[in-house]
Amino acid sequence: MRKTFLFMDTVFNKVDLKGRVSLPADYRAIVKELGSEIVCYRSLVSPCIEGCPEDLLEKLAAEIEDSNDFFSQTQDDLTNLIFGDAKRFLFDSTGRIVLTEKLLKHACITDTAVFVGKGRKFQIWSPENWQKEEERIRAEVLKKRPVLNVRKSEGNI
Amino acid sequence: MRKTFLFMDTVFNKVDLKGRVSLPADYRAIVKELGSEIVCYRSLVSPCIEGCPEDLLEKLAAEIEDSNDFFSQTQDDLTNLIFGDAKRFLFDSTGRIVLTEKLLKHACITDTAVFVGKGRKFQIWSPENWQKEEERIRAEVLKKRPVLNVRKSEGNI
DNA sequence: TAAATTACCATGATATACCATAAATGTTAA
DNA sequence: TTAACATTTATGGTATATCATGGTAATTTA
Repeated sequence: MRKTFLFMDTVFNKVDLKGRVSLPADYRAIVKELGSEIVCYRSLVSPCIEGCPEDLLEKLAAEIEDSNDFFSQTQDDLTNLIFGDAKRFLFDSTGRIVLTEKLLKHACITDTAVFVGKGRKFQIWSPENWQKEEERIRAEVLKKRPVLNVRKSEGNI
Repeated sequence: MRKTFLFMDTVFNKVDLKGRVSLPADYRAIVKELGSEIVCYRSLVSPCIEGCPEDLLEKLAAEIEDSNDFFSQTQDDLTNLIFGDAKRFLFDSTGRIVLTEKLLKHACITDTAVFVGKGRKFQIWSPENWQKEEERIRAEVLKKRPVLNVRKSEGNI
């Protein structure tokens, strides 16, 4: 039994005509060990799909509930967007899910999906968009590197 | 049971055609005692591979999650870059991992890998690049000796 | 009943686990 | 201190299991 449950790495998988695609084996292992299910929704800010175990959305809901932002219009709008869009995806015995037309279109995915680990979540991109995005991020992060201190006492990663 | 878990020393190991390489025995002992796994990723600033126990990334994910910044752009970029590049490496019964083509290429490693301890993390270099890097570091440190401050140099990526 | 969705089977490619040997290191006894 | 032995470590080779993916059957839904 593993101690940590982090989505990592970048994996290219085929998408067939029905929108069927293999979830990377590592991702499946995590979801299974968590005893959870995959939830996917359109990213609010990027042309990609976001996915995470259902647990995480549960946590998000709880946090918003507990925060003093309970009546914040912004939070309200955001949760509406996410929970209104999110959908559970069960994978079959061979480890595949079937992505919906809506999601595929939002991410401009046709025949190849790029799974990108983000720790607690992951994203699904088209190869073209992911390439652009990766370049943008690398440039951006290098520019900001000196202030990437997550927490001063722990040092950087 | 040891109290501290620090990667140290410099070790030269063979890399075979499949990218297979022995993790130094000392490193394996640490990972085992932590009950963790090795995670490797391309250094952001040097032509080398960086590695650390998965725990360290877990800590980062937890901090990001607790920061109540679910929708922050910077957090988003940072997690994409780190977790998108990082990958778990399990070692087999003889203590070897299989490095990916992407990592080997980034570090210009062909048939020999140099493991360099860095405390909580370690790096993997090609012999040629490591030689240059070591010379550079020695020169740099000598130059700055009068104002050397250990705390500042802790834990960069 | 037709269309669409979901579950199951087959296969080649790839990655992983295992075995054997060689080298290095450490230990013990003379 | 040295020599003989035992243990750990590194590395080459190979069998095995896993994974991604195309195809088809079963099931649901309209």
